[in-house]
Amino acid sequence: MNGQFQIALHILTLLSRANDELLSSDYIAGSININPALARKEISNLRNHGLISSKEGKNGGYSLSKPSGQISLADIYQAVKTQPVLGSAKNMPNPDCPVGKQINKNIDLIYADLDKTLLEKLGNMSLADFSKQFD
Amino acid sequence: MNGQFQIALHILTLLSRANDELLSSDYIAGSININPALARKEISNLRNHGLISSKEGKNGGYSLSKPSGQISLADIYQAVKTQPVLGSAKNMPNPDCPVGKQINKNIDLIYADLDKTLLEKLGNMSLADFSKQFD
DNA sequence: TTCATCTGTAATAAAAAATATTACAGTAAA
DNA sequence: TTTACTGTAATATTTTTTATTACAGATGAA
Repeated sequence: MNGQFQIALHILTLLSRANDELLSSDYIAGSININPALARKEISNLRNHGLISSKEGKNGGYSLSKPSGQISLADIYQAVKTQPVLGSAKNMPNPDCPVGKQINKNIDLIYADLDKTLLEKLGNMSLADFSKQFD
Repeated sequence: MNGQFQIALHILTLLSRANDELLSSDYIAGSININPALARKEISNLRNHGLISSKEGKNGGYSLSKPSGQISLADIYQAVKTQPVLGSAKNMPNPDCPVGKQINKNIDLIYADLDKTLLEKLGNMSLADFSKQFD
């Protein structure tokens, strides 16, 4: 679980509390305390995953593309993740060793299992619930 | 979940299959395909956590310090991890923003919850079971 | 006793990954 | 036609991870 998830969750929390008002990348970046271009990059990804809508030009900005009750933390994580939650085996063990030969496969099985468990838990939490904590 | 866990699991799997024979850091590193000094460093940590015994000097090497059935994957992960499984919030958000002010705390709560779930699952798997897969 | 073979550990270097910065083209409102 | 935005690429910097080198200390055996 990397910093992207935290940034994504922060962005979406801000948007969920913005009541249809568009937020700019400058405002968002200011709340997270990161560079606006980096915020836009993350937003761009979330937009590609159908979570955020954007409007260009003057008075442009960002908004949620669906109600926060319909966005789960699993959706957010899925949008952000490139790998199973826990990574995947990436050593290149010795193929002449009975253990080395197949350990990556066995580790990946465990990781896939844990991944499933985690995503199930995240699936039970909505952005609306998370967002409510800030009232 | 980082590469350390994979290395630790690999080391312990080798030892659990060594039947009291001591394995050298050279042999272990050769199976994992990493530098022997790095293997020794990992082993040193596992030894500090009571999982491995070592013998110095000629014909020295490493062995498990208890039966593999008494070592869970959670024990291994605990020995290796420095943080909650999923990391922890590390941005420095704007404290003047109602969201920024408390988001780290709320993220950490979620991470702690997921952490607990993961460790419970890992606690149900023993090194012996993992090791058996290589027969 | 002294040589060979190990571990233990620190210091350093290199590689990889994450994050930040700069820059500027494109779009839309006023 | 100026101003205030987004979109995106290129680049730089920082941080983290991993690898390497080096050598002191321990132990067994010739």
